[in-house]
Amino acid sequence: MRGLSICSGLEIEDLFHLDRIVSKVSARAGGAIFDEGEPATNRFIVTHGCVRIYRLLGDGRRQIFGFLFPGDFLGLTIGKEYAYSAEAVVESHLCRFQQHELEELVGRFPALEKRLMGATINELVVAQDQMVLLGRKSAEEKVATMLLTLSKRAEQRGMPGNPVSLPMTRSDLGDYLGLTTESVSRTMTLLKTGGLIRLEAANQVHLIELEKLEDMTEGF
Amino acid sequence: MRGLSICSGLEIEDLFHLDRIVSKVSARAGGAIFDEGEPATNRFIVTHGCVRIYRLLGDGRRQIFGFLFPGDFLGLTIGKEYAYSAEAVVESHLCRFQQHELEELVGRFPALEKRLMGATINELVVAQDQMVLLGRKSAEEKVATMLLTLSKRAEQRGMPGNPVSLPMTRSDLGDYLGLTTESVSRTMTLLKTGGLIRLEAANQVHLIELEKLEDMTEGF
DNA sequence: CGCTCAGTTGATCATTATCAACTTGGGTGG
DNA sequence: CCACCCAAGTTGATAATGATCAACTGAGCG
Repeated sequence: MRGLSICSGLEIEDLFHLDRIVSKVSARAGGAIFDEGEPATNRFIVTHGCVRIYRLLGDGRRQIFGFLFPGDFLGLTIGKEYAYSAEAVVESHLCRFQQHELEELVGRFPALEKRLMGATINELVVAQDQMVLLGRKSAEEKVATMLLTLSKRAEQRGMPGNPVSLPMTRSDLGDYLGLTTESVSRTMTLLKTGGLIRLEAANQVHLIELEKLEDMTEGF
Repeated sequence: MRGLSICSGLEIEDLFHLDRIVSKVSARAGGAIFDEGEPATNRFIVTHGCVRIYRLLGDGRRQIFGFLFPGDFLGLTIGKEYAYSAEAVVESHLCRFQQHELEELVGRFPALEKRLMGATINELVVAQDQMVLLGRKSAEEKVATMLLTLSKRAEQRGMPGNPVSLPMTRSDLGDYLGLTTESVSRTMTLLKTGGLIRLEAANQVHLIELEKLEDMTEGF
């Protein structure tokens, strides 16, 4: 879903059809977009802001699967229900499709199907990257990887990649990286002390030693 | 890719076409099927045995993304190269397609495209489950979850789900669960001592207290 | 002005990793 | 066919990483 503009590459007429089908929705910071288990009647594309997708365990432990930014697709599911919850990190805007309307559109424009398939496989690769991070990386490597990932994705959508902006809280980052809030904070301080990054503000990170950070993410 | 027989639901004539395209390959225990970074010219379906897919970090740390069993699809990729490596856990047999032949077939039988899409989304959901496990579960919860997952998947393909058979080593399981070999072993002993499981042999696990094990996986 | 929430830092604890020794079982060669 | 050998598994002792509990700081907002 990430790093992909689902609509790009479609013909004008396709977009025309899209336009008839789409409605716009917005969510304020912290607002729910949909919840795990809810009937999955809609699909979304983020147009502005930042969205976190996550699942909760029975006792409240949370794993965030990723953060979505403008251009990212949201809501594909295999069954009748969403397999995860989605919330706005900051005030966000999204395009919304009815699931059946999207299906119909896909029937009419096979190119869309290929595009959705590519997006999904891409999601899978991203998920695998995250499994490596969660299962085998140290706190320092996790944070370095996250910073570089967010930086690259910002650049991909034409935003500045350095400094990296972190609209989400430390607690969000912890639940994304398999760490606690405190560990994220400490690790940031560690990287700062080591001269690898500079913290303009808590959510504005300058990447100073890019090469060292990159080495860190590869496990050398 | 898991839990899915890509061919089921196809018409006889489709299968006929499949038959002309497919070749059979086998790999002995420990043998490579393909490596990360290699040109992704083939797609596979496991027909017999067990396959592990994984990625390595620069210093040799390994994260196993999953184990594939008969019926599971293998080798979908977004770019020109495999994004992970695949090895046989035990002597295994696979059907092999040329990537372009599969593409051609998909062009001819659109039902296949939907099926592949469903399989890929399913893979994504499985990957998300694994992220929850890796990021937020304790060693005991990880092992319990793994046992139940393997049990259910065995049943899905008509094999006995209890006792669970574990063709892979403790080290494989460790790299799958984000633990060390020793921790996997210790945790098994713990579950055994607690009366939740019984170890017939190291790779044959009887699930005794199913309900307690299931509670464990949900985070209560 | 002060309240609240996010973030940071400190002290201590717990879980899991690491290092090491020992056991077991399956396969092979004498 | 048996004995040995090696890989896999288990168990023990200790260490380290990150979690937990707690206090404090600072920025944004009513």
